[in-house]
Amino acid sequence: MLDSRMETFLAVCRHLSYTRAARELYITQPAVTQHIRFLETHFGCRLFVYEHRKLRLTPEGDLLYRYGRDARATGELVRQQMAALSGGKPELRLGATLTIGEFTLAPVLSPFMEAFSSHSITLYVDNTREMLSMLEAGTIHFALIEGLFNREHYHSRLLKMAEFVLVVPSGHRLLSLPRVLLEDLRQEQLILREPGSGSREVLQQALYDRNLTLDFFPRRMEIGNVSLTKHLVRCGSGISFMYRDALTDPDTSAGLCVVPVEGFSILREFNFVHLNTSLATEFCDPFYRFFREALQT
Amino acid sequence: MLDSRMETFLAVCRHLSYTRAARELYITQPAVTQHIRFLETHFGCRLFVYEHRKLRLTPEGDLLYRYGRDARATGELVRQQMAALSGGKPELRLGATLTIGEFTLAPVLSPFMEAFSSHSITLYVDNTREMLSMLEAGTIHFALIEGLFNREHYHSRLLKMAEFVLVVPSGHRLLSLPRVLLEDLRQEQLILREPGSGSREVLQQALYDRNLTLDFFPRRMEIGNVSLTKHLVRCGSGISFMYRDALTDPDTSAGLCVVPVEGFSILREFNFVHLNTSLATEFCDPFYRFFREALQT
DNA sequence: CTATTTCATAATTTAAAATTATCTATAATA
DNA sequence: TATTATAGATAATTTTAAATTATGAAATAG
Repeated sequence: MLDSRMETFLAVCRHLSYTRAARELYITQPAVTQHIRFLETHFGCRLFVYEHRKLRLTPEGDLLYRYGRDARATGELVRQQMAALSGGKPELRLGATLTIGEFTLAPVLSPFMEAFSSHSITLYVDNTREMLSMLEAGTIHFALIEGLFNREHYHSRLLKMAEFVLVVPSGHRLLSLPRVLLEDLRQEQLILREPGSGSREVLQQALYDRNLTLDFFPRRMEIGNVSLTKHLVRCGSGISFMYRDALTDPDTSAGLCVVPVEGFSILREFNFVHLNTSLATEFCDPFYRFFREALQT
Repeated sequence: MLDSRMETFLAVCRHLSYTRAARELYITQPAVTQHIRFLETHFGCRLFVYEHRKLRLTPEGDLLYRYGRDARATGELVRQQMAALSGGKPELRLGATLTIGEFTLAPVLSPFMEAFSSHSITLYVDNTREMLSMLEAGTIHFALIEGLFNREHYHSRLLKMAEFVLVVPSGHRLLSLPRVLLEDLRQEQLILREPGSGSREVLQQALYDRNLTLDFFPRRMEIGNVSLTKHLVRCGSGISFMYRDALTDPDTSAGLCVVPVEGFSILREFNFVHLNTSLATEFCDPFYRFFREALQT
């Protein structure tokens, strides 16, 4: 159970604004000022500097922030475990990024719910950025993540390696080429995910590694949903990149072909991620083992 | 930073008494009652049961206690790291049990202080029980422990294996025997450590494993200091058991001989122990690596 | 059976914390 | 350059929370 002034501090860190933190906590701005002042006196150092109308964490503040986030999440976990002890069903809240949630997880989800039927399970599906902020807020216990994230701040374990591949409609001209180079895709209509999506960043990073940017493709359109993207590719509206896992369901993958692009193979990790605290590690361990085995196929 | 009502809760757990917790915290007993009541409402469960004039933790209370101790220690660690960031010397407080502190540590202590000269170092030497309570209170960051402890509640890593041996003065009759059995020691004056000492428990446990108790030795005396024990053995006042490490210093070990006792060899672990939190693990890691290497000889 | 100890409860006082109102500094805008 | 808007600091006041005092009930020890 975190001191209430620490809760205020965490809110200010999230918003980098006293005023907005106050709004979130339903208190007034001077109350926030007092809380921060108290902590600064308590720890004997400044936590924020306010200059050029911008609030910035000091190194000390940053350390306190990282501690506070973990302490808060740990406290939440304990609270739930106590509730579980007192007779209530233990809660399990997990998150998954879009491809994993929609495709990778589909075949293992019902065995999972069965294996942990003693828990009350909630699954959130959203992009990588949202997963990380839900972890920090204690909204979810762990996340299955396909995108890149700052490894220092989280505890992550490899679930599986996943291929990121080019998808075209069957009968597409690229399929008749003996070999396909990146250059051959240039004039195609490319369908890609929205900014903030892990899949988009994977493609961006792969291009960046070859000294390219998305501008390499002059014809682009953005679609924030993988199933819709598949539909559009099937209709001949463009080509796209996605994880091979998104193509395992035969019903929705008919009429789609994977084309290997020479010198442009992309292999990414799917990770099991949670906060780097011993309690979280202990709590998440059985779930990790389940997914690790189930996805090993 | 722990909520103040949690601090009260921890004090009540330590004393198992509202009244004494109140005294420790310099508040009145009804204030303690209010704090506990608040927590019980907050978590939706009872934390203590009071019956037969005894206070007892409920299972929920016990869970909260284990969490709270760790949270408190972690908070303290963060506070110190922040102080270190703000320019102060980082503090390092460690503990060692008596044999380790007095003998095992002696040859590596000055290299240790040199290696971590950027830290302000404090070393406490006391028995195992005290080490554990200092860990829980956050007084020390880690301890080098020779005795037995509850492994569930702490994170421990092996430093070295240590032999527990019989020591007699040179020229003692046992030295002339071709082989020495436990039975041969029976009539000797045995010098042993005080209750609560890890060394005493080692001997007790070894006897217990052979269906014996300390009463096997009718002539016993208790000395709470290893150097003094060595002196007494040298003077022929008795024989004793101690870790071989206590005999490495040639100055104070002259005139003492180790006698192997058939079927009574005792091998014990020296462990590096700290609280089971990720922050503590991270913080202690360089120190562990130092001792592990230094004591490997 | 009485005295003593320990926690619970209620009423009162005290202290802490939040709010309102105001001020200052900075940057964007006219 | 003057003006306005925004964000945070400060001070005084009000409100809320928390601590204390005083007392009561239960249980054990003498």
